[in-house]
Amino acid sequence: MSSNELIKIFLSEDVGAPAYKVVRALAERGSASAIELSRHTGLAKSTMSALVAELKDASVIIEPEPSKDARASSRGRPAVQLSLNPQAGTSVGVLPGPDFIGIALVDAAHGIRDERSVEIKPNYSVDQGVEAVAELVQQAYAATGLQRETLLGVGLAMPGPFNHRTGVMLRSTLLPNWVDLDIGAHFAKRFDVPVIADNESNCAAIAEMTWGAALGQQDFLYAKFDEGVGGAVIVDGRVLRGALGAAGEIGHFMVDPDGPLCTCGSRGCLEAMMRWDAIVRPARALFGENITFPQIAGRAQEGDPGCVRLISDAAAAAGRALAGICAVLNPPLIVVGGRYVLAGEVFLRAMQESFDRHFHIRDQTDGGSVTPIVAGTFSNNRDSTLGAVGLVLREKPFTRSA
Amino acid sequence: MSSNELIKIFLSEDVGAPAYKVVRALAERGSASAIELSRHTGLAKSTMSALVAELKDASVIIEPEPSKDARASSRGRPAVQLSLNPQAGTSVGVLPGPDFIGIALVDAAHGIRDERSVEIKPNYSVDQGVEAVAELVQQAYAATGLQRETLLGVGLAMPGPFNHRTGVMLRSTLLPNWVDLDIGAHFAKRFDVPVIADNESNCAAIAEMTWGAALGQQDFLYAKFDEGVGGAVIVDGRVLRGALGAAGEIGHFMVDPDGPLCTCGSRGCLEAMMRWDAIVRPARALFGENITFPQIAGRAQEGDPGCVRLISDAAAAAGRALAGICAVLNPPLIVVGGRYVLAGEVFLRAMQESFDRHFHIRDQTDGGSVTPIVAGTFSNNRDSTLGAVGLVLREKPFTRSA
DNA sequence: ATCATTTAGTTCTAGGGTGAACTATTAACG
DNA sequence: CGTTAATAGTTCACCCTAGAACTAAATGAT
Repeated sequence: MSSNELIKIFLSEDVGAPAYKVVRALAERGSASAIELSRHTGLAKSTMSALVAELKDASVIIEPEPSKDARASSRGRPAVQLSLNPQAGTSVGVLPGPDFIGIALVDAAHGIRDERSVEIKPNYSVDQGVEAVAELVQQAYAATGLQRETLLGVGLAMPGPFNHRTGVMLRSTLLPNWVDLDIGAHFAKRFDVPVIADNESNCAAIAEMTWGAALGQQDFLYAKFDEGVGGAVIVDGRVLRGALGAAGEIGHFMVDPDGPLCTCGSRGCLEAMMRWDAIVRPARALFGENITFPQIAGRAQEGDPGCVRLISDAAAAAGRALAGICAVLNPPLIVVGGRYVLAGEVFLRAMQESFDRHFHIRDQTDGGSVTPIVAGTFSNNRDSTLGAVGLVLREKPFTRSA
Repeated sequence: MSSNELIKIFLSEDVGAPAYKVVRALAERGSASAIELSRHTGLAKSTMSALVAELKDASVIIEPEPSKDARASSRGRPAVQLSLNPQAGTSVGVLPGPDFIGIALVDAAHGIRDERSVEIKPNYSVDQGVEAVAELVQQAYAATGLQRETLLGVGLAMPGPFNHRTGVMLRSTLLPNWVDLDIGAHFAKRFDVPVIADNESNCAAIAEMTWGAALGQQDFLYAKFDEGVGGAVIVDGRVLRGALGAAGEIGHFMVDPDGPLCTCGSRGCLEAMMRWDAIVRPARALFGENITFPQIAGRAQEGDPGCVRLISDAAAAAGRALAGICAVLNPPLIVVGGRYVLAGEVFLRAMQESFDRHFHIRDQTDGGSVTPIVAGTFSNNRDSTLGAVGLVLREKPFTRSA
């Protein structure tokens, strides 16, 4: 019946078409006024006016309830917010974990509609993963009452080094059976929509940019300190991928030439100094064999001196690494995610102090730091699944499976 | 008489106009065919066809002699190369050195028409510098027979930390009297065209991208190892500036936390380990008080063991730093400039080896390195003046002095 | 209250850019 | 040496986009 103009435009190849630009701009932002859209797309507001009317008629965009939030920004006629029709477009984000699979279902207006996960036997194959995802997706649509036909694309957050351009995982301890395969092709067997994949850290950065602490930021450095260490570089609102898709891999940034050996074969990589194992091992000598990293982080926040020291030493290394990176990138903001953040200020403050000591620009105009470091808003796993959704909403797929 | 359409379009505010896009695209590239222009500007080739005809009539663009170079790229009708009319548009690049001022005069077709310099008393003021530049520019136009009225803009390569956005030098040992001033405004008193400034390293990268070793490269890391250490990050054909214009400052990348103290107040900065002084000082103990860095570099190339060691130790530090930077940026190419390159393979090979040992991605598809490091084509000073010209040809000025 | 000011959005027409179909010019292939 | 395929460039009618001038809706000052 309804031919769903939204999907048609969203998946169109005609990148230059005004409708495409507007739909994509709204998919990225969630909502925006006509005048903002006209500025961001470069189209005249007269064009926007006509186009918005047309897209409203076609149920591609809607005017969401103005809500009660303080719209009193400036004077003048208030702008009417627009968003894509959440009934007409939905996206799925997937995190294939080592022993679980998590997904998120988000509508085109950035409404997070469903998040669920299922356990799965380790060392599962790609096809087993695809089946599990298909099952979860069906459940999610059933639970929300959304139409499966409105699916715009599937995003994948890959837990390991992944080449976004070639679509191939380079290596992975978590998903050994997913290496060197065309993962998109496997998903295409079950999903007739574009499948877009990127590494977990890049996804996490996108999640923070779309819903979290980096909302509206066009340039920032994202750092994820979790079991491993990863990151992402956002330039001009886009994820920097690099020649081999390895941009943002701050885990293998060398902090100390004589530091511990890293899995990559170098010495003193940030990851070698910060990975959970490097923290948990010495902690066990003091607190027994069963202590876990989150517990250490928690005890650090409560003030336990040994745990504070372990966390703050790691934070010092992190701050030093970030200072080196910022000497080259000089971003206006650093967003930090991963479960190190569970240690709270113990971790963040030590990192900021170390950063400020090692960053070569110390002149600060006002009170604050030259490069503020803020904690991300998303917990682990959520950042990945939601970021994978963001992948669908932001990245143009190379090929289209009509 | 001739109203000079080229200048009118080049300096127009109407950034969306097709003619503007075409002129700017040609200014960047030097020459291009109609179909390339249509691809790069996003305009239809029908539009391009009409526009090119119109611009030819107005003497804005010309068809340069096909020259004899192998055009046999592929089959099909060969593309006709186009370039801006070199008679109608010229740019000047300026390097205000500590005790000299150098300029380059380049036409709109990327023809390097004149390069000259003059000595000047150290600690000169901005206004004294402006006068000297004005004199040099007049000489250059007189010598080439080009029209001074065709000047499209003046580019400045600032030897020191410079904020491209605010147009202010932060500090400088070479030009102490240029700090904290609106340098563009001083030049505007003598030149009624846009004045665009950036730091020397960024300019050098632009020179390599426009004429040199990075010709046609859209993404690369530029590193300059000279008296000091600087660099630039090129993403998608644009210079990354960063929040405070400090992006690319690889000199203050920390290599060794216990290394020598740096002028910036940190320890073990790459610059602290590589600046000429750090090389020349130990060399003097062996070779006498009068030895200079270029001599050391030369002796290293000739195989003198002591000089080889000094240079290759520095190269090892450089390779380590570049590996750390590339862990985050993962560029497909590194271009190296500055007078360390005078040591030739002694320097470059040691750097590449150190890089390969410390870079975490070692899988190499073919024989070559994952991240090739190549020497830039321009000698010192030339890279700056020519890059400053590139600034004029590539960057859109914020304000226009009609 | 009223009016000036500011910002958002609409209307309408002229003209400019586009796509489709065309011609032009080359290399590769038998 | 013609044919085929591939790429570059041209023509032209039509529709879409932009700009000017307008209305609409808010704030804040008098």
